[in-house]
Amino acid sequence: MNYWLVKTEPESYSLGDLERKGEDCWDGVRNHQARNFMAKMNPGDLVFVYHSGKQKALVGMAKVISEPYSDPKAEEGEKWLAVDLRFETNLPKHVGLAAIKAADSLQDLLLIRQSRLSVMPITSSEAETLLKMANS
DNA sequence: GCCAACGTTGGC
DNA sequence: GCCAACGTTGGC
Repeated sequence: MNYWLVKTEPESYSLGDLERKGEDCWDGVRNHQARNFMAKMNPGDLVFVYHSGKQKALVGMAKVISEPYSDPKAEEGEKWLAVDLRFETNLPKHVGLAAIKAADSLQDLLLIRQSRLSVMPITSSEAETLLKMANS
């Protein structure tokens, strides 16, 4: 099982929107590196959801429930990917960007190293650390 | 193929 | 509101 982190601007699409729908299509990713990561997603993978902008924090978990498929909103001739996510949980404690930056074991997170990337992999030990921070 | 100009993202 | 990072566009 793999862990991922996806970023979203809550003003345009928030974790709450996903929670209300239960399941939804995660589309609109228009960055090649992010697309290449999406291609490696598998059903059952867990996804940390990050709110950019004012919150700058991990706010919840979702689960990948489909294979990656061609983004239905992609323009003609363009190959982008989408995946279906199901809402899992709101994190008991939001894990803020500042806290992530302050954690020695999270310095390799692409969230820090590449601030504009919107889909990225998380190692299982990083996931463990983040989940501890979210539950303590 | 290079590079300047410009647009977008996202943190500060 | 500003700026850094980075992608895209278009002239040459």
